[in-house]
Amino acid sequence: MKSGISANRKDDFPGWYQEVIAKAELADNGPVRGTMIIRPNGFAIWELVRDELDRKIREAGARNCYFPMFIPQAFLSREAEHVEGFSPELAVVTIAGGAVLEEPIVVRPTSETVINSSFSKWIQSYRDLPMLLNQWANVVRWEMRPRLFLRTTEFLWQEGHTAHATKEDASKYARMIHEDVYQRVYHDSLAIPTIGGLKSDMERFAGAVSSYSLEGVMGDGKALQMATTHELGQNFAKAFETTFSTSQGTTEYVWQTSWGASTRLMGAIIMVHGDQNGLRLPPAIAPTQVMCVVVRQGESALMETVNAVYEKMIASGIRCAVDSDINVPYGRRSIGHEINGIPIRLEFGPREFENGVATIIRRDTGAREECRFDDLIARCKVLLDTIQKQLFDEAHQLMRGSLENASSLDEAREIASQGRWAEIDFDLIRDAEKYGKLGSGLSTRNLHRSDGSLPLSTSESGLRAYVAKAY
RNA sequence: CGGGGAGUGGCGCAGCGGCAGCGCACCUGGUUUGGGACCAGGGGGUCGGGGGUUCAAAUCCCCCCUCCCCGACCA
Repeated sequence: MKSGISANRKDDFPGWYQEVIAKAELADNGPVRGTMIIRPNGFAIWELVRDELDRKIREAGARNCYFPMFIPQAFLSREAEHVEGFSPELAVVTIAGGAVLEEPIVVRPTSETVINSSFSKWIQSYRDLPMLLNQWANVVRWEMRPRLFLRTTEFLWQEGHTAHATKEDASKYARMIHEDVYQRVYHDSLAIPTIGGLKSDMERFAGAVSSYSLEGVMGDGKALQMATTHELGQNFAKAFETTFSTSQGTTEYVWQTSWGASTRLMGAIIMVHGDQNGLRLPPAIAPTQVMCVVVRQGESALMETVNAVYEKMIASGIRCAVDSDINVPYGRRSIGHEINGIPIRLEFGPREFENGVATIIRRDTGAREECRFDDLIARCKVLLDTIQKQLFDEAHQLMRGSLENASSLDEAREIASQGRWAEIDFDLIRDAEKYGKLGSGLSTRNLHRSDGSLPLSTSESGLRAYVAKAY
């Protein structure tokens, strides 16, 4: 079996990553540095990821809406930490309509501020709470070193923004989003296990009280932050006077959360599941789950059979497509479908047709088997589930194999330098982290309690930290 | 912004003072077709930009721009 990717995944992971994106036609660089063109193949995957997240977000009670991309610069400045955190990466419009603007307009890096300006109008009473909003939008953060999907100057994401009457309610909601939305979707649909935890003070979102993250282990061992969920406390409420009347008639500031997941997830899918032959898509988010390949010209009944199978697949809810382009050599087509990561390939040729069977080829393992026409639908359904599980299991194994205990900072550095993650007592690295002395390229990914549960605060004692290289 | 590398056809590259080339891709015709087919023909270029040296510059010199890789910042 020839590989469709020339860069070696083991020796040249970044080269391999870029080549997969190019050959699978997922994305291109845009004409402005750091921008990204998401091609139809890539966007089709993103749409499925988006649909899964959107469904879960709705289940969590949030409603979709849309806020403007342009924000008055003064809004950003109202929350001191927020503006300080974002100012280096802001794109600012100073000229519009042929004139220099009196007040510059910022292209949103995130929407806490505009949304709060509306919250403060919409929220009057405890009866208006909780207010649970979500929006699918593009945001701009000027990046110094862009990488397709992983770090682009403009990216697509979902940002949830909620306001609650009590700190407890906000806190509970944030944890629910973290676990029941993000972690659930990553496990069930993306087939990617994640490590959840609390961000250290250094890594926390600018303006948040607490930030939780879900971190994934990529194929080269590096970490990728796959979602963040923030408890904003009353920071933005105070900056924007977002207050409400309690049932007792007193006036209080709302307690807020915000949470986001972006097109970066596409990078995770590629880097976690991809292999030397290209992409390997989990069936749940594969735009085409089963590709029916007409191997070569045969009697007309062959083509009729393929069409009948296709119709039945579609009718039974399987995302299916037919490749009957027999003018393109068989090998080229096979390699192409492998690069694209299509979970199952069904081959129909004169050879099989005589016996009333098709050959089933799994993308994840490369295993082949023959299957009678009548059993194809049922067999593919089983295999799609098997492949989904297989990819998760492999990713889980990758994750487990990457984690290693360290009992000193030096030991942690050694582990991380070998492309693994060091788990270490947070107290042993607190100061080193604070002064940026963890080591080059290393960062604290997140913190958890020794029993694995989510901490409430970074000041809790006995916390454990993961230290690793990250994208 | 520091350190390193590279800009030549759509992509990947060679050429490094003397007619602008190669592989892949593309177009036409034919033969093929069970793991990247073959033969024949064809189209496509301001050699990143500007200035200079020279009879002659893709090639040498100066300035500028862009991209990629490694670090400091980030979903």
